Amino acid sequence: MTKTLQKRTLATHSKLLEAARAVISEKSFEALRVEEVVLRAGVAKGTFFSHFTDKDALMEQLISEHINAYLNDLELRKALNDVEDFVEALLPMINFMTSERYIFDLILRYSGAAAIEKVGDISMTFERHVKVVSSWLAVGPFRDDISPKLLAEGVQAFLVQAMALKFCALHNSESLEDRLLTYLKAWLTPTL
Amino acid sequence: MTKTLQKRTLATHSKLLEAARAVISEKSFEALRVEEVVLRAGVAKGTFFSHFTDKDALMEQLISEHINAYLNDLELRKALNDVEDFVEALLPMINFMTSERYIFDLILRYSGAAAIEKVGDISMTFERHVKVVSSWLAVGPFRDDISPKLLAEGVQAFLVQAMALKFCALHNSESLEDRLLTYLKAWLTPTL
Amino acid sequence: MTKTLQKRTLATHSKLLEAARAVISEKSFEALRVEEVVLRAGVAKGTFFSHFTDKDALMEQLISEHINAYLNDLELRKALNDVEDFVEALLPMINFMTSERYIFDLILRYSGAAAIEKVGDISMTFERHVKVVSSWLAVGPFRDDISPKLLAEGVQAFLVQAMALKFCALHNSESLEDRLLTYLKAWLTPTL
Amino acid sequence: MTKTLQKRTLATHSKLLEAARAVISEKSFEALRVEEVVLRAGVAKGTFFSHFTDKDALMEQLISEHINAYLNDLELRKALNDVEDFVEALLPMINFMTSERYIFDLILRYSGAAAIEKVGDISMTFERHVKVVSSWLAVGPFRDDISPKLLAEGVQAFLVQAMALKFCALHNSESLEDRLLTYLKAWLTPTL
DNA sequence: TATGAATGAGCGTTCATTCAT
DNA sequence: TATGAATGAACGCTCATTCAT
Repeated sequence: MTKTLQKRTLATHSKLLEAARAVISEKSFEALRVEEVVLRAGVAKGTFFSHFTDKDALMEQLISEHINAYLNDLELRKALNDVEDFVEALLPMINFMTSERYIFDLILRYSGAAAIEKVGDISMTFERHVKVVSSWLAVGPFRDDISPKLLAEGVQAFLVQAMALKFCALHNSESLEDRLLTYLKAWLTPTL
Repeated sequence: MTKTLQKRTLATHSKLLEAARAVISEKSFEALRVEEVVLRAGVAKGTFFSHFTDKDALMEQLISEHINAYLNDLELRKALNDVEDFVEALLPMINFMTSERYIFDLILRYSGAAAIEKVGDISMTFERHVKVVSSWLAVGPFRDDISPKLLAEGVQAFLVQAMALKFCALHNSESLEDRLLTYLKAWLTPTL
Repeated sequence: MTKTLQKRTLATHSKLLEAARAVISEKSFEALRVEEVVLRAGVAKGTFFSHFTDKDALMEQLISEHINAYLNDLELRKALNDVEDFVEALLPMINFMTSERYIFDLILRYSGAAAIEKVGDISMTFERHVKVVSSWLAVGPFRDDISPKLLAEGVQAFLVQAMALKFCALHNSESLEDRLLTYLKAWLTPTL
Repeated sequence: MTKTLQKRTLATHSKLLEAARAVISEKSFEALRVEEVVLRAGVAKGTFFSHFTDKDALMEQLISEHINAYLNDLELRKALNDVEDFVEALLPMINFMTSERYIFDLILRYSGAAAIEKVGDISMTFERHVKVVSSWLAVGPFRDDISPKLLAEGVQAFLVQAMALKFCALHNSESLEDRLLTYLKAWLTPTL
């Protein structure tokens, strides 16, 4: 009985997510409208809001999904031997994160800057990202005077910086990739 | 004639700014509503928009004012000899920037992530900040294998990271100050 | 300038009222939807809510209009000489008031039972009704041991009672008209 | 078997009523939500609706309970000799009925104005009220040119009128009690 | 420049009621 | 009877921005 109900709930939840994914793949994250999602899911609007606190909650989940998929890939990687590989490995995820201004803004908001009350999904992908990168940094030919975790937090800082500058008129001469390369070399390579 | 008109325009502009500052000091940046600003300034809604492109332009100006005041102080500083001094010097500005979630979000958006079309005031404070910090880094006992400018950009990246984590439930064990200290030591000190 | 603006405001207001009246005459009071009103008026939804506090406010105004029209007619009447004429005179208004359950409920709610904070339009029609009826009662062959105003308030009480019973399953044997006749004879005729 | 089931059913019914009474005494009639009632009763939402046709049915029952208690008291009363006693006797019930706008509205709706399809509990208390009052009027020093029943219906009309005016901003100068006194004197006393 | 009514598009809400299990 | 997820149909709101005067 409880099982049956859970099944129904799960099914509805999936329908909503599927519908949302469809809208996004056809249009964009920014273009997603709750109205359209429920319409496609064949579900009442009220139902949407009993499954997600608000539209942002759905967005967080969908964006996390993407990021987590990238993280899954990254976890499977062998240790990376130089910064070039590093950047090349991170690039797909970075490209997703900066593919839409809307996405980047939302990530920024919910990564660090949001979750005071409640740790959200995006927040957790940042944790996970630090872990993955840490594991690489622990074994590679990188700086070892500080902990891999601290090193990974720095990578994150530079990543955000590089992504942010992508959206900035003052810094369009250099590509995101090049900038990141410069940053990470300076951060990860032992000074001498 | 023209003078009189200019005088009136300037007066209106001031009234609007004063009104905005009043609202902010009584409530907060986030709580500012154009409605209330024009009400207090005693002008019509439309007038606001002939003085400021949009609400964000006002916000940028008000926030930049604050930041520039901090930068003025920083520019007067003698060169800083260690990271502790560094952090201590930056702290007032950081505290302002993280005093409201809304402020930090807006800074983030307009620092890097926004100004595709137009370089705004906040963007420029970031430029200025890099310059000031660069000047310190050029003479202090800091890492010198990379340019002071790059070093300063890194400082900025870590600053943002530290501020972002202040707003994150997962990272409340360490203070912003301590975290920043750790970051900057790792970033600015020669590895060996 | 102010005049021009007032004119525009008034025009919009009229458009909204016209649209509402159209909907009502095609459908019913109950079937009126704000959405449809603004659509027909060619006006934004926000505009509706800057002209009327809420849907009920519009309803009150429209219902009052009707009632006031009936009251205008009643004011023109010569003094009424007997209770039969009385009831016959009041009947059109009564029929309107009980033509829709929705209308009667709204009248009830906003006549007496509502307007604690703010005296609404319907409330005022009740006042006016007392005045009109008073003027009749002052000169007709009616009970004169109490003030015409008190007498009129009683008429109102019996009117409401009769209307309410129209909607009641327990009292459908007698017509509204007959019941009212009985009530008013008992109330207005000197006992002897 | 059947007995056990009945016992359970009765128990659930009681739990629901108890829960509802608790909510009302803590908050108000208006604030009662089916959600909260079932939560407190520890049953599912659907269960509520297998015990009560709808929310109003519960409300009617709870309100009738109160009114019937007052009527029980009134029935025990000796005949009343003057209007003052009359009003004084009715006052407790009136106070309950006007203790909440919501209660008065609901009573109004279900007394007369509602029960087209089905004669409800509140409707029946009005019947009962007429009977009780009739019995007083039959023997007291009151007008006797019309039937006690008609007289009692008039009392009811004035009662409602007086209660309605209690909620009206235009008529706050006079107390409900005084107004009722005036009405009933005029209605119940022989003109001469 | 100044005015202020109008815009607008979507979000979140409401909560009694239903219905398949 | 009992369950509780789903329904549903508007409403009201938000508030920065526009535009005709």
